Amino acid sequence: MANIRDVADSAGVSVATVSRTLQQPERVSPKTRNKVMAAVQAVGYKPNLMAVKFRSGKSHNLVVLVPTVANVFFARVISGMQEAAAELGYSILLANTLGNSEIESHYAKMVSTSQADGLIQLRAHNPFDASMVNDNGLLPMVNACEVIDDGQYPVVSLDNRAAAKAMTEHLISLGHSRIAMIKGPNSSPLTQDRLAGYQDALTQAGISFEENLLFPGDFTLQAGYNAGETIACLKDRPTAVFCENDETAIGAMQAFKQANLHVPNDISMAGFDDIAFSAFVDPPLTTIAQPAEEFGRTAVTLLVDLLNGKIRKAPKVIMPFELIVRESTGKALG
Amino acid sequence: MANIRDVADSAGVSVATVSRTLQQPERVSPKTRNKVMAAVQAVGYKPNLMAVKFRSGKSHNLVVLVPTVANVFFARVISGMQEAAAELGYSILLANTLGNSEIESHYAKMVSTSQADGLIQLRAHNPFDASMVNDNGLLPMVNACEVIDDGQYPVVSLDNRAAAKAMTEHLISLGHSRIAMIKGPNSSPLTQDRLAGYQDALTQAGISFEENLLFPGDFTLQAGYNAGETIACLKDRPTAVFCENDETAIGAMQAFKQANLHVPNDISMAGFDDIAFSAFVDPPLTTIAQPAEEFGRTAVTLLVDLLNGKIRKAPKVIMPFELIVRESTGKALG
DNA sequence: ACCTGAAATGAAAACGGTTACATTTTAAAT
DNA sequence: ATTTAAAATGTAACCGTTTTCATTTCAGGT
Repeated sequence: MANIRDVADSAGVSVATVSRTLQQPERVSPKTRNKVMAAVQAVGYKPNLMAVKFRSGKSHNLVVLVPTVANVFFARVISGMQEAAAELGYSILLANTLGNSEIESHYAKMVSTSQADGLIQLRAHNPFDASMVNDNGLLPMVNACEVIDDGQYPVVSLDNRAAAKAMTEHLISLGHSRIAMIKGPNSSPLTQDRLAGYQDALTQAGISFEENLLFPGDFTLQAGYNAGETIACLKDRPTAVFCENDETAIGAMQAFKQANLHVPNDISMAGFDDIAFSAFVDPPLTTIAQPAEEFGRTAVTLLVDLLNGKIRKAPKVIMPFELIVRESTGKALG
Repeated sequence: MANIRDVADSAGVSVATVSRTLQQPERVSPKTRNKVMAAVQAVGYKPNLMAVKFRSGKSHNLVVLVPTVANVFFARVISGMQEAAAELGYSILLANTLGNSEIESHYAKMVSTSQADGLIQLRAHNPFDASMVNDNGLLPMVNACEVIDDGQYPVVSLDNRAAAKAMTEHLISLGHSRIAMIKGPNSSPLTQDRLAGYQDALTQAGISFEENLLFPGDFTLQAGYNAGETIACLKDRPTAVFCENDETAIGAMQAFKQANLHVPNDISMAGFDDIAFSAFVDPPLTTIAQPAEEFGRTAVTLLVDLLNGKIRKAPKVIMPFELIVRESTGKALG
């Protein structure tokens, strides 16, 4: 492969002139500029970006830790990240962590070994350990979607508590008072916030909270289906089910159908995320829309600002949500 | 940040010895090894991987061009790639191209500028142009899922023609003879192969092919829904619909439901891909299962072999498919 | 104790750019 | 024509590693 020296020789100038021609053309006379450009073509020069990155100390890579790319919501977030990163001249190193700390560590290490300039974490977990932290303290990271809100890192999240409250209020306004909830993993702050919002709405409406209307889940279709089967068999069945994400709701609806329960006549269903499928299931799912792509874009923008020293105190960005009422929720009967 | 020279000074040895201690410990006496290790700890040394990659000329990055990460099937493929790449010591630079040639070019250029060692393309399109190709000819690439089969690059694909034929035969065996097809984009070889398989089965069964049973689509839920609406209104309605992917089928089923058509009693539905949702829609979808994660793993393995010169002639790997019969297909009535 | 080959270590070049600094060329002002 | 500042270009150091080659140390055989 031709290098910058070959170009310099071919053009009869110094390597510095070649570099300047390519980086800051205005600092070079038009005459030599043409000579150099011609030489670049002649020898088929393509700059070794690895060398540039090494020399400049900036990799222009961003690591993204995503719990699972198979989750449709995350797929949208990633899509937004890609877009913003491309605009800002960064590339995304995507890590599908599957919640595995070892994988997280492996990729987090890329930041401390100069392979990436910063990291975006979509889970409420600090992937850096003592061995990675460098002299000057914190490593550049932005926490998005599901966040640890300790003020150390910039954060972009949703007011999950308010959103869950809004959805629960919607169900209450339809006359429901026995409202079940299929949760996410208990360890997730996101689950706790949504649970809190659910309780807020109950309390405000004077409905007492019942522990046994809570069902475990893990954001997958299968978990939703399992919980749905359980709920369908309950003697004192709830009249509405609020699921912590759409996959869970879709799984549960399928279980209800197989149990010959009609949604929403027998039981109302609500989800969270507004993934594309939710508008195309039967019945179309009432849910909370999150600006997923915008989450990704914001996280990247924030991280790049952080890298450029444009951020003093870790900002906290709260994204807006929207209650999308479709046909899976209806008046409570009986 | 401490560098290798700091370690050398702290340990009282040369930088060469430090490098050897870290790369090939057996080439260094146990005594100095300990000294060096202690010094590494003492100064908090973390090798600058950017420098290593630059020096070695190997980035250990692989670019993956995916038409859209929002497609659930591709998400699974990517997941498999991640896994294999991690095992082999490579990182994935993911590019969400959205079919945009400019984005493809941008990322493809990473290979010619030494930012990545090779590329995996999930679309039937050569992302390299004349400006990227280097002296020694072809750039390292593997083409997976939807492929251009010109023998230039290693390929990992499915026998889409055989799979489509198998599905069509299944429908025919249930007594269907008016079988519609909702296609993917016409430009896609994948679409052409599946169409050919569909025709193979018809021909074999002595059923004449009708051009007007073909409906356009683009692999999205919405396109499926649109086609479904059209089909529902047909005077001479087909009794079965074979969709080129599951999203399309799910979209179309929703349209049928809104038109009060029962699946499979009024109309049988078949998909392709076996995405997770397909088992949880109503009714569960008959489809063709593709080993998506295995696609990704194989593509990465093949690319790494190619990079290591372990491949002479571009291999062609054909992955197995499986017909998954669920409840969306039934006997033709009437 | 001495020689010899192997093992361990060190010195320095190399990878391919960027950039601070030095030098030359150019154009404008006298 | 001469001076002078600005513009253009060149020289060489530098980024942090790896690796070749030279040198030193070591252990084993006489």
